[in-house]
Amino acid sequence: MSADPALRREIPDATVARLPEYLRTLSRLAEDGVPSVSSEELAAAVGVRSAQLRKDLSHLGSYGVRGVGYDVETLALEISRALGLTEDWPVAIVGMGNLGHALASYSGFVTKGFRIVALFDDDPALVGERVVDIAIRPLAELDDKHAVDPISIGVIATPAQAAQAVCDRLVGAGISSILNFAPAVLSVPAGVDVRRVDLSTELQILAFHAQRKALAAGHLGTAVVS
Amino acid sequence: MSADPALRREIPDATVARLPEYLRTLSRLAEDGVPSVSSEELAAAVGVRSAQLRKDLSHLGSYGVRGVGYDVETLALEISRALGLTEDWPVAIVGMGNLGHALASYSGFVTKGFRIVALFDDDPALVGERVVDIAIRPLAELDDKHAVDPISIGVIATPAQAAQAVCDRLVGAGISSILNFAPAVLSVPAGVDVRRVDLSTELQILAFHAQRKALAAGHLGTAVVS
DNA sequence: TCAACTTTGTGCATGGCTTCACAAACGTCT
DNA sequence: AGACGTTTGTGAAGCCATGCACAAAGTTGA
Ligand SMILES: NC(=O)c1ccc[n+]([C@@H]2O[C@H](COP(=O)([O-])OP(=O)(O)OC[C@H]3O[C@@H](n4cnc5c(N)ncnc54)[C@H](O)[C@@H]3O)[C@@H](O)[C@H]2O)c1
Ligand SMILES: NC(=O)c1ccc[n+]([C@@H]2O[C@H](COP(=O)([O-])OP(=O)(O)OC[C@H]3O[C@@H](n4cnc5c(N)ncnc54)[C@H](O)[C@@H]3O)[C@@H](O)[C@H]2O)c1
Repeated sequence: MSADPALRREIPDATVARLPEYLRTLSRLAEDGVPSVSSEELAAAVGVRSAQLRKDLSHLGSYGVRGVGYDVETLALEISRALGLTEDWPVAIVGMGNLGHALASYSGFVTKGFRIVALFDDDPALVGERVVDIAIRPLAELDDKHAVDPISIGVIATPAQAAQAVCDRLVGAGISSILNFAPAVLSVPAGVDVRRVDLSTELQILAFHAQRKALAAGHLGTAVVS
Repeated sequence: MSADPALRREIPDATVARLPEYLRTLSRLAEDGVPSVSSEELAAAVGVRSAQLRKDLSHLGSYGVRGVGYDVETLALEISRALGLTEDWPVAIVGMGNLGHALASYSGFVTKGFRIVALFDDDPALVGERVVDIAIRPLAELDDKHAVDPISIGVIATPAQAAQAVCDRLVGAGISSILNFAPAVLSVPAGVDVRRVDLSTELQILAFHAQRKALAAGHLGTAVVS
């Protein structure tokens, strides 16, 4: 039986990483009432080459019309499906300090299939506080199957030293997708996905390039490499 | 004249992206009093292959000792130098909402050469408020050269719709390294580096893989495609 | 209906990154 | 001093991603 190519075929990681950007731009175009775009236009808006955009989209199936371009709504829907955003993804945040609070109250979170269903923190001073109508609970309640709704994605926003222990708990509760904001490398069993967002790393990469630019300017005078 | 290989040679982007992680792990080892590590040990701690670690480090120069390994302190220093962390990087944050506040009060920021020197927000209700001893100012003051210290790195934490205008202002003020938390693609002139941190993108990538796992388990039973 | 024009989808070449595998280099022990 | 075990640094190979270029496919207009 023929199923959705998006679900059967292998989509390269590099492509998957760009799909959210395509989707965001398409959503904006849809809001503006734009009915269709060419690969050239969409690529320019996203900041990639048109050939790359077409190759990326070809992994999802063949949704363009030659001589015309892509229907904005259709393409947005197909990317949403490929990413799994047509389903509902219940999210839990562990660690309700500065960052946890910002994440919990971030509205952009909810827009696309993601729904915060639980907030955890072990600090007694925080337990019971309500953020966006959800009460903060001690992490121990995660183990009590009757106390929490199903959770698909766990977000770790605790200090680094607590991250591995929190991660183990999440994995123990059957969560196999984790977004980690703590500067720590997490060990997880096979089958569990961890992605890390690290502010310091990003700053350090910027610093590296800034240093290069400064050295190039200083050593080479005005001329910079082509 | 012979200069530091780290500064003269071309270091691949993929390597640069991993150096901060190596550095963080080395710093932890140094704190624990570990004098030296082999590439095998360090790679295991970071979660990469030892061959990759060695190749990455080879781009900085030859700081290992065959039969022994790497001196932790020396290697940490060399990575710091390669990344430019021996210099001081003054940072400004624009947009002091939920995220901006979290970033400004984040202590891990300061640890490695980064120093927050200015906070901007156009909301009159926020202007004047002090966060970690720095007063929030209107963004217009960025143009007044006498009002602000030099800034190397600009962090954008405003809503997406304001991001491009804020970015233009930062670039206009001579800032050529920008960290963007808003879900928007920024246009900048050549020579300006922009890195984006996007929570939604990360969640969507996790959702994609979670969907794959669910489909593999549901549709194919136990057997998964080779 | 048919020709001219536009844009997609993709085979192929190119370049960069990762992994393997091993010689060279170093310390240690006898 | 010399043999032995360990670990680095790196050529070579394989792999993946990117970019080019064009045939195929569709639209538009006469
Ligand atoms: N604040 C930022 O801008 C920022 C930026 C990048 C990364 N981070 C990282 O995000 C993490 C959180 O940062 P923050 O500024 O919110 O820190 P924070 O100290 O304000 O908050 C951490 C919270 O985690 C809770 N916690 C600690 N151990 C716990 C456990 N075992 N179980 C449940 N809760 C636990 C604490 O009670 C606290 O409320 C840190 O790892 C930090 O390095 C923060
Ligand atoms: N809060 C989060 O957890 C989170 C996570 C990921 C991404 N983001 C993104 O980060 C950005 C900020 O998020 P937030 O939750 O802090 O939003 P927020 O609304 O709480 O804060 C935005 C701040 O920017 C200021 N601002 C708006 N326009 C400005 C301008 N032109 N010049 C200077 N200041 C201006 C506003 O006054 C406000 O204080 C948004 O783009 C959001 O999508 C937030």
